[in-house]
Amino acid sequence: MLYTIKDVSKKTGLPAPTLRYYDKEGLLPFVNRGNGGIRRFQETDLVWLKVIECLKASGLQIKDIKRYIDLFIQGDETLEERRQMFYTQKESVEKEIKLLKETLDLLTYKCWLYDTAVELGNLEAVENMSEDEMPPQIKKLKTKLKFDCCSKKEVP
Amino acid sequence: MLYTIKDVSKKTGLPAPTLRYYDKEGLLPFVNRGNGGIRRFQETDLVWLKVIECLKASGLQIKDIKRYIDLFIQGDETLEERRQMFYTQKESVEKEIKLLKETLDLLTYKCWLYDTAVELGNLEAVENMSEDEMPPQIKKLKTKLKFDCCSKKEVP
DNA sequence: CTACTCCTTAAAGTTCACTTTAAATTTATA
DNA sequence: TATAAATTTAAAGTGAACTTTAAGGAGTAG
Repeated sequence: MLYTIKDVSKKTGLPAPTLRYYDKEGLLPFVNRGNGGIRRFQETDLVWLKVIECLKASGLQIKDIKRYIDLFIQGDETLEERRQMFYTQKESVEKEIKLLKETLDLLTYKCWLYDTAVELGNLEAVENMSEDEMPPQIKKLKTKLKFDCCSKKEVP
Repeated sequence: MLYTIKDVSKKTGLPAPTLRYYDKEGLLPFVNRGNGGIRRFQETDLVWLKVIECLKASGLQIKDIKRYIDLFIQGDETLEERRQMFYTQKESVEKEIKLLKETLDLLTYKCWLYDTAVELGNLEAVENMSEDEMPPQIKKLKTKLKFDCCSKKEVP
């Protein structure tokens, strides 16, 4: 089964010019061409695109993904470098998840803060609330955040 | 206690030109100036910077953060819009964490794959391994991933 | 007072990842 | 076979978030 660039665009959600751009940058070296130079994508190319998508989501830049593909093409002599690459990237994603969880804590606190403020029609009243008046989860969150967000005292 | 821009740069890890850029974009409307127009940061400004950092980590763009700050300045009539903003952002961070966890699954699988390949000096041998020879966790991961990554069949 | 460091602004430059445009070619449809 | 739709390339343009440069002003140590 062969796919045109439009088919692949629909399947992946990536615009056709983006696929051409990836190809130009060397991310799709396995895509075959028909007589007139038209790209003929195979299932294997779709798998590569999924891997590329994952590596991009992990924070790798286009040039780093190209580097990985170049190493892959070079064969088993580059196994160690590719291994190192994945370990580095795994660590980086773990850190990013940790950071986002902290960010989520702040957002959860803010959502409660504004829910309550909207209810009272007034932000100050919530800022003046003692921690004991807050739901236990929120109190816990606020302690965890270590710094007061937009409390009257700290944010004029 | 007042801080110069260099103090704040050291405290936050943000380069001084970045802080000036944020100020220019309207993200630091509360920072006072001394006689010669020199910025004098207070503790409250550091708190604002932490909130900005958090909002940036959540995926908000500079102009969106400015929008939030503008709403904050407008006062209680904008409580509802600010509330909506935090809910939208919370959902977005939850989605991002989910995506990153899937990405982490692929990377974990790849790390095992390359650990084993480096050990054997050969990637094909690992690709040809039956799932029953894999550690249970890896087998589970591979099933979860739904598509084979760089197996001989699928990636030429 | 001088020298030095740090601060200021405006404006131009950079990097990244596309996105758009234009012109030509190929393929599919009537 | 004519025409319309889709494909190709190279090159220019875009937007976001800085970063660098240049030129000048402020604060401090000797």
